[in-house]
Amino acid sequence: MKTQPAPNVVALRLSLYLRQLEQLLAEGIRKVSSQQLAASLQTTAAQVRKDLTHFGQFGRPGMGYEVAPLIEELRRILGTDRTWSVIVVGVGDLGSALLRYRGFRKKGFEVVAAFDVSAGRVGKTVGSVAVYHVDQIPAIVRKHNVRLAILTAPAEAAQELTDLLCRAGVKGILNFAPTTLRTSPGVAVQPVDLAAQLEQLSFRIASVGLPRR
Amino acid sequence: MKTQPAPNVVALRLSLYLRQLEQLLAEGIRKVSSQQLAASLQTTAAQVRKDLTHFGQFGRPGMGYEVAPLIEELRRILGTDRTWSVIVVGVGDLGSALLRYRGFRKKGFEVVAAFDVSAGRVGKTVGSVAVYHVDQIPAIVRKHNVRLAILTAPAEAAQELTDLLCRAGVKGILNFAPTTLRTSPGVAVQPVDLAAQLEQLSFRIASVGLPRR
DNA sequence: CTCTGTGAACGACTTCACAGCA
DNA sequence: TGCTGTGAAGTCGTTCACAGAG
Repeated sequence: MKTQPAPNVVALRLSLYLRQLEQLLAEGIRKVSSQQLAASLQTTAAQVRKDLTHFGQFGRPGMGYEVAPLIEELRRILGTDRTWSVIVVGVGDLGSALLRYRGFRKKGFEVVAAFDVSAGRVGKTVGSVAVYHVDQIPAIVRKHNVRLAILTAPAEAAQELTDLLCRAGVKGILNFAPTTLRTSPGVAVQPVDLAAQLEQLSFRIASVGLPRR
Repeated sequence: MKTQPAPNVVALRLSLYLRQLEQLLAEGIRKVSSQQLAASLQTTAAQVRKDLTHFGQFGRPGMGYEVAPLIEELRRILGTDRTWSVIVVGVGDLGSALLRYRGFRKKGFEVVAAFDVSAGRVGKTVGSVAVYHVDQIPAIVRKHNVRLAILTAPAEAAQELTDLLCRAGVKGILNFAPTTLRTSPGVAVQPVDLAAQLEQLSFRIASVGLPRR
C-alpha cells in the first residue's frame, strides 16, 4: 500500500466525517458503510473510501467501518486527540461571542485568554475568560504553550497583530478580519470572511439555474 | 468569445478580488494589473485573468483593469449591486454577535429581523434589530421579501427551522449549526462550521512539513 | 453476497505561452 | 513595450469498476 499525499480538500471532508460519526455514536450506531456515511453528507461512497485510505486502512470488507475506532483515528489525524490552548485577539462583538461559544471545547480547543487594546475591555472577564492587553500576548503564549489564535480584530489592526502573534510563536491563525495576512514561514492562516459567505449565497441565488453542490 | 460556465471555486475568488479592489479604491488607486492583484492575494496573474473572463472582458491590453468599474462589475456578478434583506434565526451568543456586526451592511446585506423561541429573547432588540418568535417567520419573510437567512440555532433545532425557512420561501441559508441540512430544491446552503475551521488549522500544524497554501 | 481498497479512466481546474491590441 | 484574452497543455482530484477479503 502506497500512502500518497492527500489532496488539500480531503482534510475538510475529514472534519465532516468526524462530525457525522460523532452524531452516529450518540445515536448508538456502531458500524457504518462508506455508502451510508456518504448519503448523509451528500457525497459518494468512493469519495469517502478514497479519502480515508489516504491515511490508512480503517474498514473491513463486507463489514464497513466501526464508528468508535474511526472517530479515534480521525481525531488523531486532525490532531484533536488532545486539547489545544487557544487565544482570542480582539474582544469586540464577534470576539465576545466566540469567548462564550461552547462548540470549541467539545472539539478539543480551550480558550485560555483573550486580548484587546481598549482600556474598557482589558481586565474584564468574558465567558469566564480573562481579557488582557495585547502587550501580554508573548508572555501568555509562552506560559500556556499556545499554538493557535483566533483573530477578531478590525482589518486595520490585523496585520500588526499578526506580526506580533508570529513573533510570539503562534503557529496557526483563524482570521476573521476581512484582509489577507502575511505571516512568517510555518505559520498557517485559515481565513473566515463572514460577509463573503453571504456573498456566495447571493451569487448562487442571483445566477439561478445552477445552485450546484 | 465563448463564455464557458465558470468553475465552482471561481465565485469564491471573485469575493476576494472585490475585497482587495475596494481596499485599493480606498487608497486612491485607479488602475491595477492582473499581476498586482494576484500578488496581493497569493495567486497568479493567469488565474485572475481567466476568472474574470468567464464573466466578460473587463481589462484593456497594455493598461490593466480600472478599479472602480471592475468593482461595479463584480458586485453585479455577485448580486450585491443591490441590498438584500436578511433574517437571523437563533439569537444565542453567535446570533447576537452577528446582529451587532457591521460588516454585512457594508457589503449590501441588511438584517431586517431576528427570531428565537425563548420568551426571554422574543420582544427584545439586539443591535437595533427586533427579535420575534419563530412563528412569525413566514409573515415577515413575505412582508420584507426576504431571500436569505442566517441560521445560528442549536444543531438539534436546525433541520426543523430549515424546513420552516424553505416553506416560507427563503432561497439561501448561511448555516452555522454543526449539522448537514436537507433543503427543498432551489434553496442553497452555505455551511460555516467554526469548530471545523479550527480543526483545519490543527491538522495543518500537527502534520508539519506541509502547511500548504 | 457485501463492502473495502485501489489502479485506471475521466473530468475539472490551473498554468502555459502566445497572438493581438494599446 | 506592457498587458489582456484565450486555446492548448498539463496537473490535480473525482469517479469508475473490479479484485479480493470477510
